[in-house]
Amino acid sequence: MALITPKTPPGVMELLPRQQIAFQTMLDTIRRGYERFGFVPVETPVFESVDVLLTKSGGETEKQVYFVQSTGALQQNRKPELALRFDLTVPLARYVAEHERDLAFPFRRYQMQRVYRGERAQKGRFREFYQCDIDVIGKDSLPLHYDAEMPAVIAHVFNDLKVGDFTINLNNRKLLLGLLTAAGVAAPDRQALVLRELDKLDKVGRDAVATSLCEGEAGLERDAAERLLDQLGQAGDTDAVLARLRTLADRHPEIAAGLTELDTVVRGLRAFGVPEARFGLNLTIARGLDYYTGTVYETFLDACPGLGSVCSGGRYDNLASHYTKSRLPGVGISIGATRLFAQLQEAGLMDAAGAGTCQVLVTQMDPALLEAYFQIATVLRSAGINTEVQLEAAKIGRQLKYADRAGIPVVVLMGTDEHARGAVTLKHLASGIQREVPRAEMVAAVRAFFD
RNA sequence: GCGACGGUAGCUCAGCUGGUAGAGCCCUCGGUUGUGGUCCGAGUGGUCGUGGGUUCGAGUCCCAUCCGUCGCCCCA
Repeated sequence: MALITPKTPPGVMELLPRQQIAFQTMLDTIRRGYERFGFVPVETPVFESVDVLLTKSGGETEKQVYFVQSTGALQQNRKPELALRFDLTVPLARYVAEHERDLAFPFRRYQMQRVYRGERAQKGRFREFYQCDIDVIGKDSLPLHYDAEMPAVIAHVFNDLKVGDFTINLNNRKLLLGLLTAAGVAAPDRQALVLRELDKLDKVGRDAVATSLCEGEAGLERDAAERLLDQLGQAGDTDAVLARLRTLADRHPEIAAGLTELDTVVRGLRAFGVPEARFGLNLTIARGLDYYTGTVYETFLDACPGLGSVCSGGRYDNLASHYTKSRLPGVGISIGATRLFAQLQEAGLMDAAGAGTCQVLVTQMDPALLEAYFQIATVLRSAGINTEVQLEAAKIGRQLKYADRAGIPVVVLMGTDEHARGAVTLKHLASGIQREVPRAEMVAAVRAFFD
């Protein structure tokens, strides 16, 4: 019989146990951070009805959706009724609309689950990946201070993750669209076009962007393009940028509105204690965030600038307008945990050789002593030490090899000699240190290895 | 959907101008009785992505096709 090549489909992240443990540790860190700020957990099903999922579908969205088809429906040639979620925001909207009467508002939820996108897998771009979202949903209104809280949470979490320096980029769509409109780019599709070009600033440079703005479909005049680049491309000290932008406030009401919002967010961020070096204004981030209506965020790792955003989000005026007549404004942010983890591993920022979950292996030297081994394991477990007993008789070399492979740092060895003396031999694999101790002192001796 | 590059052992790859396949790693076993990792020795493992063509002969050249990687597009 021909064997089928065992191979994961492209664009997924599947890990060996040690890496899985490291990944779970990362998720735990994120979860702890979210809970520290008082967010409550929610999970939603991996698929939703097509109706729910494709409400805001532009053509691109639909192309990236995996449809779920039961065999029966397939045979009857029916259209799929279900599809896999491509983010956690749409399910959240449905969730909030559905359970509106049972929730406390402002509703602060976190959600850490996998999402699915049918796009070509690339470096840092997965077809199945984890998103770790927080959102705050208000009823009728939601103060801007929540916009300032989001980056505060992110700064806290990324700090705990120990991923090195990072920068939370802030922008505001009102400001951005106001500037574009004032510059003569008023039509939404032209705005989108211009934003897409502006996003390439870092990659292709200012001149190339200016050229494509003039010669491409955007069709700007050269000096208009240059002016726009001057306005949007400025970087540096947050207050200085804000001050420069304020001189443009009277050109369009949206500019003034956006600036007021940004101002509030920046002040809030500082009050939350986010260091100045961890955030900055960046008027060119806007791509792919087109359903946001105010504040937008994108976070980059300083060590991996090419990676793209590892955490993005923003403010939306009315989250669930497709599902309820209630007005539910929100603000949220999402960490792309799979991308983040994969990148950290590649960059060697992750201690990949992390320990396993099991701390001690009780070996089986003499099958006649099996019950004594069980008792030893029970004593260790009662002391809170993760312990495995070797149940299969095997040469001792094999058992040690197993412990080494499985990442179990300490083994208990007890043959008839030790047993007769009421003792066990403990061995710490990494150091090779081995010592015999009375069974009464075993727990303390094991703990000593971990210190 | 477009473009570039690539498919040889489980993994990473070598194989020069065509003469019927190799290394390292991994894995298994051994190096005597109760010691892994290190070291030494041995072994398993490939119809060279697939289908055609050129040739006495193709991993090697040509065509097609599939798959993959990277980039573009797009990215909630």
